[in-house]
Amino acid sequence: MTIEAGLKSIDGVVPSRADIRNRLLTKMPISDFALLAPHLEMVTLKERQVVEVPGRPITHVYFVETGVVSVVAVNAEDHRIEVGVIGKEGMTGVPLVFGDDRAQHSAYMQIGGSGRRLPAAAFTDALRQSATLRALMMKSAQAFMIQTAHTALANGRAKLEERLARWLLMAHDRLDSDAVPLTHEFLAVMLGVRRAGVTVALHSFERRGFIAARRGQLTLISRAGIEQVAGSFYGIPEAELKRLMTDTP
Amino acid sequence: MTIEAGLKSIDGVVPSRADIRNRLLTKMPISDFALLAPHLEMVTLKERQVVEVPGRPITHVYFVETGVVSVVAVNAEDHRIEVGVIGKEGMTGVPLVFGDDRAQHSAYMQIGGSGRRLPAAAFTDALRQSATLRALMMKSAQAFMIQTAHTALANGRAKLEERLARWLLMAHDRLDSDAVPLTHEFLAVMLGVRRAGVTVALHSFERRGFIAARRGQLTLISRAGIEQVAGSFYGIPEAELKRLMTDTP
DNA sequence: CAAAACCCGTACGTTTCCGTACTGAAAAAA
DNA sequence: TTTTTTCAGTACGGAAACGTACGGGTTTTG
Repeated sequence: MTIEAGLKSIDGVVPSRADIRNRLLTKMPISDFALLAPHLEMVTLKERQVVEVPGRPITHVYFVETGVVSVVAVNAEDHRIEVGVIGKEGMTGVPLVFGDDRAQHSAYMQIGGSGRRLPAAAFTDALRQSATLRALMMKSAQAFMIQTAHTALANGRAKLEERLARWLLMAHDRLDSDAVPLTHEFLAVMLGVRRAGVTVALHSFERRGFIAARRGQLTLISRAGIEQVAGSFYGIPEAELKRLMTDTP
Repeated sequence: MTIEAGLKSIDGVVPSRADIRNRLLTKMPISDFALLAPHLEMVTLKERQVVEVPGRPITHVYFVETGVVSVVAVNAEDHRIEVGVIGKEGMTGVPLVFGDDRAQHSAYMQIGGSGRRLPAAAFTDALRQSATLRALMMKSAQAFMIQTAHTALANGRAKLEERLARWLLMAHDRLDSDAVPLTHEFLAVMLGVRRAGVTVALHSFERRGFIAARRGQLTLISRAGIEQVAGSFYGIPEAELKRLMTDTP
């Protein structure tokens, strides 16, 4: 590990800050970035790539730059549902921020992309050393918590169309294009509904001119339309993320 | 404030540790307890008493001793659903642990009781001073987060009966008796379902001999029966709470 | 003690979504 | 290219839960 760290410290391997696109890495004080940088590793994140397994130790923290991670809660009878998504605004490995070393949920790339990762140990070391880093990571964790709470709200109160619209907006926020490369099947798994139900809902969106669909991909045409469908089930976590990442020290 | 703190420091007002029933207060190192004790105030928590209002600054942290707090997420269109409950195992004011001063959700006493509270400022002061206190509070926060995630799972995948059973078990865990003093109406609000739906489900439980019901109150007769109804939707947050509060420093 | 408010039992038509399954078309593998 | 696999479209009966509402009993209020 010290050897690796040494290697990564060679010029050109330690990432320059200008290349970074993850919002947490760009937002943190330079001193904190310097703490992490020697251990950061650029990684390609292929779709379906698993980053966390429930109950198992977290090996790496992933700072997503492109693509979307799905965090999925699973229970003993294998019921599962997505409790949050992570993109360039966030990171995986939230339990590490709380001093835990195990993953609670299943986490995997729902939409492929890339990011920077560092070993869990290096991350917790850095946390121990920097109060400002801790503060930022806790804000990020809180933002994720808010997202989870509103997922619970949507799951309990919103209709399929509203939930689907909400998901599309959250994905869109985290992508650089209007194209969402996903099958109905995977959308259905995340929302915990039938695949056929997603198909029908997407047709409705398409008929209304909100999206265009082709096999394995759908494209947002009218974000405003989708927002109208999602109604108040979308927005609060996003506004809170902004607030948490903007104000104060 | 300094005057109040002074008054509370008079012998007999600073709570003796033996009287404390909140699990966090009893579990923390004596040094941390000493940090909080001068500011702790014994309070009666009447049912429906509001402890947090979404968007508003958190005034006090409540360490619940008896009774149950409902934490309810609300959106712009006033859709609402419970995202977690807090009893003697926990505390309110989680955002303070993360360095935020505002309440995300609505929080109020669902079942009346009592607890200890201290002003938010005193709490954050103590947090700043003690790393062990921070560690404990973060574990508590994480436990709550896990609960919220599994609420999202239950909301999306479980049937009304399963969700109701889950709720009763969570309430039972936090009460000292088998009696749950609640109307169908309030159970319905928390689960985000019809009052009539709760009535029918409770009848089913009663017919099977799992509970006894009277106006405004129901009594658990067969916890095992209720557990069987809840299935795997109950248990993980409880096991994780135990794990988080048991192991390590 | 009467009036009002609250709580629960029950009902009915309706909406939403499920489980299941078959099909053809498109893409990937052989 | 041919075969296999994956994906989307569609359908149907049924379960679950909804919105609404009425009535009767209990508790609280005036």
